Amino acid sequence: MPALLSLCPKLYTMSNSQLSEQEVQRREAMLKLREMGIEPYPAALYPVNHLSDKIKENFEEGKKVVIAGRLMARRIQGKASFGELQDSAGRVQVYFNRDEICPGEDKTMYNDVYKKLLGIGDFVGIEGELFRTQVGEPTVKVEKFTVLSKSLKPLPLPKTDEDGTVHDAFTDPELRYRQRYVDLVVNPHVKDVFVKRTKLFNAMREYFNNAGYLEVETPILQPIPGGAAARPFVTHHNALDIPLYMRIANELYLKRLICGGFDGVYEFSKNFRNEGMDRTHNPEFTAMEIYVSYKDYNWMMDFTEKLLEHCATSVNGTTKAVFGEHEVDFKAPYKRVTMRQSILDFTGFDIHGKSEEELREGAKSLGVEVDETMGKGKLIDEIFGEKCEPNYIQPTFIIDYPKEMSPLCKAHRDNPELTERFELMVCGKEIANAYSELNDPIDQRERFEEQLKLSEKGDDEAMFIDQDFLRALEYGMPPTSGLGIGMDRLLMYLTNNQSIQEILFFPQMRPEKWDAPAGPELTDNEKIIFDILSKEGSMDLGALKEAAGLSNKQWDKGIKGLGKHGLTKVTKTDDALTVEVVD
RNA sequence: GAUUCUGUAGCUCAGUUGGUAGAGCAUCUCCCUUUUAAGGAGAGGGUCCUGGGUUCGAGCCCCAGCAGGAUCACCA
Repeated sequence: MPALLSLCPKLYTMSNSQLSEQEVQRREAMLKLREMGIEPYPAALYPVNHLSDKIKENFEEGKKVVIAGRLMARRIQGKASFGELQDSAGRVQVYFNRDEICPGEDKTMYNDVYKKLLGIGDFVGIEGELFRTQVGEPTVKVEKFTVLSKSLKPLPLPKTDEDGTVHDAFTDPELRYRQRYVDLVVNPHVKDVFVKRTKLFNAMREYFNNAGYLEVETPILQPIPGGAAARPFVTHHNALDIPLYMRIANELYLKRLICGGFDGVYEFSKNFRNEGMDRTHNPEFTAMEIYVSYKDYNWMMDFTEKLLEHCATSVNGTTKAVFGEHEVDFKAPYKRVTMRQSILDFTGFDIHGKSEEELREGAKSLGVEVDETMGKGKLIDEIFGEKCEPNYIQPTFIIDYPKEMSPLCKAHRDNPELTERFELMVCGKEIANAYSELNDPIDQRERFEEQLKLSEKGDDEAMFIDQDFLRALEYGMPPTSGLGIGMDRLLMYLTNNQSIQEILFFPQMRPEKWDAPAGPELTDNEKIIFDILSKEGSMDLGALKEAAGLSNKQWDKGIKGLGKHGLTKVTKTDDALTVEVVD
């Protein structure tokens, strides 16, 4: 154990596992700095006055700057050295010259502090002057540097060559998602996605606020999870001694606020659904829901296409977005196709006026899998999902859904079997869903009761009856149109990411195991061998193996393990191997 | 949930019929004053995911588990 560290054994176990050589070296460097009177984690404010991008954009020879960031590269050549400092805006080259930094006899700051005790990943502050190297690179000549935070773990070091090819990239998705902080440091493009995420939210918020609508907050812990068909997470409130559910949607609360007299309310809603996880589903995700009174779904379609055009432009500077092999254009207006027409277009089958049995036969003849529990609405939805949905690449409104699928939506003004509902399809997936909201309290109660029947038939996603919501409708809700947008999915389209995990800072993952072995814990095999050996103190290797009675594999693992723990030692004499206990 | 692939140094990855564990970068030591992915020389660094099994011998073969990716199914 290195001398300095032996004084501070705690430093060895600060993280989850045993320290690598590099981690030990960094800890030693940190302690050495402190010994020299340089605090590796100083408290004082550091007076940063420039960012790397502005230095390069508005370069002025001889200008004095104060910058700070992580040291991300070093090219040391004797008394001079070039480094790269990375701050929130990017990287800038810095030039360390021994005699600039240490004008006197004492060259410690360059020779020891900079060259030996600092490393890649450390935060340093730099005061210096701008100049261009012979190659023309804008560079900060360091006059004084300050250690701001010593990094104890080595960062992965991707490198970009002259052709722009990245070598040794930090690409393992598991590591990137679990250690997003590292991902953000070494993969600059990852940051861009999250900047766009915030731009998208800001653009949408701006659009709604300009229209005069109010951003609100509604409960996340709900006694009755409503507003969507999904399995909720359940928790328990101790003081009330009742179960509470994490919200699966905020629809019913926002509509209560419309009952209360707001013209328009919206909320960016973290929703929670206890369902499968994959590259497009995270247990918590963000939806935006907006409700506007005295409007219908036709108005909402106009509003939605203008909204998305505005958002796409704000995020990417253009209405066009590339997603995988597709180029999508969010420029309004979008095509509007009824569900009946869509199915007719892609299958030639007309669902109009068909009985449940006729629909089932129709579905079967189209090769769509169906079963006996499916009602009319479900059957139509299956046919649409299977045969039509994947075909809509450019933004397209699909309108007039069957009633059974939409328990919160107003019946169609021209056809009581349908509802005034649209979904917006992009790249074969739904990204928005909107209704002329059902405000007839009697009708709403009946729809809830139908859901209850579904639930009794075993549909674990059917909705509960929300009596308080019905009471609000009985007091009266004006005609209202509502819209929900899957923000994560929309962002995936706008940033060309195929995985939801790429656009969430911290996607849900199975927890890591952090069990740190406290000292040399022996396995069963090691114990058996060690017990026998410790009675003798020293034994012939063959005899010990015989006495232990273990299989070859177990013996091998056991004896090697003991050696590693430093408990035993094997010595070779002329014709024998002897094992002895180490004190 | 099903199928399939992967797990080796700090990072990215090789590893032959099953026979002493490898490379590049990073780290450490020495030399070098304007370099642009990598200057030169040398050194150190490993629970080959875990546990069993087969074998004289396993990173490699077999079984089980853990973790992750991809595809599919349900959902947004």
